[in-house]
Amino acid sequence: MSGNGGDRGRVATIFDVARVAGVSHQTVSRVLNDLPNVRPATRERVVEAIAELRYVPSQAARALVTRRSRTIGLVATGLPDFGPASTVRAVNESARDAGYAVITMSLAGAEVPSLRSAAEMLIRQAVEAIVLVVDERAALRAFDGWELGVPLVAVASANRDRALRVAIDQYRGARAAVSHLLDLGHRDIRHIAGPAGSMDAEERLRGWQESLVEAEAPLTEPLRGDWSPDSGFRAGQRLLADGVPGAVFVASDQMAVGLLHALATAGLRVPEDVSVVGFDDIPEAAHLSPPLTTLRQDFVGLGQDAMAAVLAILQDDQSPRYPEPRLPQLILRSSTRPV
Amino acid sequence: MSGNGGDRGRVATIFDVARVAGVSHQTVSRVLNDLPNVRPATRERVVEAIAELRYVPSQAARALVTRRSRTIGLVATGLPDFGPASTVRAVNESARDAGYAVITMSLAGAEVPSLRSAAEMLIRQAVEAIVLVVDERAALRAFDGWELGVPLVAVASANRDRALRVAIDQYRGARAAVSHLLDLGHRDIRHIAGPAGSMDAEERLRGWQESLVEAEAPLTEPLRGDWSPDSGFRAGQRLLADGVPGAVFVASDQMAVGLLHALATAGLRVPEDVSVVGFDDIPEAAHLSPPLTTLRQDFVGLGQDAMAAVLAILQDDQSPRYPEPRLPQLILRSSTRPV
DNA sequence: GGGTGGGGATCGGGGAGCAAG
DNA sequence: ACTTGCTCCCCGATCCCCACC
Repeated sequence: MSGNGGDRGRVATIFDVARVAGVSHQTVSRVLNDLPNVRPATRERVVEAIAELRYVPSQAARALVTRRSRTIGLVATGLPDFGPASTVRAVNESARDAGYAVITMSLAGAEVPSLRSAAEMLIRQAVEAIVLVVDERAALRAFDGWELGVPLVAVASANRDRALRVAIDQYRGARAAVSHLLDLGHRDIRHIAGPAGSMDAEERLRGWQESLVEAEAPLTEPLRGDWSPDSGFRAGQRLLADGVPGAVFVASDQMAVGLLHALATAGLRVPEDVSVVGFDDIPEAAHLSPPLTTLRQDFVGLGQDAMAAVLAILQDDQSPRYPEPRLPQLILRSSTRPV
Repeated sequence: MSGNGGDRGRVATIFDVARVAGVSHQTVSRVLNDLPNVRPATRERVVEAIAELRYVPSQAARALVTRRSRTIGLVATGLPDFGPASTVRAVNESARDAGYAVITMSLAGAEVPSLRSAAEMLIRQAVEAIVLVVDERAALRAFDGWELGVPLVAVASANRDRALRVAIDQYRGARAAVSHLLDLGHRDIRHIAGPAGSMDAEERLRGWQESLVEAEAPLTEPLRGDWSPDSGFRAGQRLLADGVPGAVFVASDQMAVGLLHALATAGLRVPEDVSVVGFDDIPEAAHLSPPLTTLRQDFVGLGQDAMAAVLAILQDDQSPRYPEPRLPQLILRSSTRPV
């Protein structure tokens, strides 16, 4: 059912188009590249010939001579969670709008060797830039002092870094979460953090700590999860072993799902017994029991920022300025209440 | 801080490597392509020269002459939900293991024009095959009778189709869900389906209907959602307007989250008043209240099947056989109970 | 002088043919 | 027989120079 088109696999070249259109290959090239000095009628004939032959210019040949692949690379680590997946998607769409194709390398872990080999594979594919969507600080370090030969844009919330970087301000988001609880009169606010080594987790943890210190509220040991609901559940159980806190700031909505489960299992009500604030605003957040108060992140905007940065570098080659981090937005629902 | 390596942008070619290694470019090429008849000592010198010059073969030049880009295309539609995102990820990893780079085109909608232009962009990039990760039947039809020139593998659950296709058996999964409820003694089993036009939704709907018919249980009008928790919540409200059913089979866990919310809001308990079965087994499912009984799909295995099919075609060029659809697995938790 | 054609170099490798160590 | 080098063409575009109308 799949006729080979009869051409025995041979595809049309620019010369075939020229012959059919009755012009020179030179003129076809002018049309292809939108160069001036082509009479409309001539252009028309060329366009028709292209359609008739179903001619597709060889990207390889063009890339060879122009030294531009019209392609960028994307390295993503971790699980395909809602946030990163949305950001990756947005980078993809923005890139396409700008005429770039995106080659994606997704890695389960963030080991330096696999990161490097992924990047090398991208370099071999002649990508013009690489976008990193990573959360692990170690993943970023894999690129430290490594001259790739192409610009690198990191989507990462490291608080100090010389590399070009776009981010959402996790620190201020966390402060907003804790402020909200403080404003409600809570003092014993515990924290379920993300995994050690996660830049987002560290920034949120720092925001939580500093807010408590400034408010002179008691500082406790944070619990650790790995972003998964399972880990949130287990952290919740460990947390309850220390007694019932007035409020918990959870570093992600997914972990909050697990925490809510642990609280319910222990016979505790939210928000009557415990107030809970999450982070991310995943689509499920509004429908948990109770609906979760959380911090919304603009993952799509983040991806767009990343691609905008890439385009800026590709054009000017200078300008190490990057956009201000976006601010998460507090979404009030029903999982918190005054003391 | 980004020294240009001193080479003024010029990169090493195969001839540079040959000169440094003191051999001919011919020999370098032999080494690069693992051809026989190269003395180990010579190979060694070449490898060293490559490392010293940080030489990277030009993929463009190689593709030009070999007519192989070592690249495959991936078109994905819809939101970056857990299932599709996991599958896409798995395709990426399997491809990398096989030495292929993946160019991804993600589309929010599934309109024919954007699908076609995405595919054309992939063709221009000279991909050797295209993988479709789509749910909308219309998206599949955009490729009907269109001779792309490259093999196409669809990850889609259409029940009748001549294209090469890998899938999870949605129909049988739905039957397992309904059987479970039937076995518990339920007779009035309602269904919250996915959006019209979704192949997965149609298959699950069909499984629900046929199971009920065979069991001579009452058939009702299914509700419709769009996979989102919000839509599940609204469908739940509409459903309750008809009265309280004994059980509900929801076409996705995400929508089940919304349904649980609607039921709780109405003062109904799960499973005491209503039994609920979901579909997908998202990571949150085990921690909802109550923990959700659902059908687990092997999204990663699905992605691997897709890539395996691609490789099979790329090698053989024949063999329109494809793997048997995988079966979803019933995961029993606490959202169902006997009448 | 705007529109067009012809010829040829070039990009960076793959590979054939043949000679030679 | 095995290993290696040389020379030259090829892939399919871009682009430059120059001529022509």
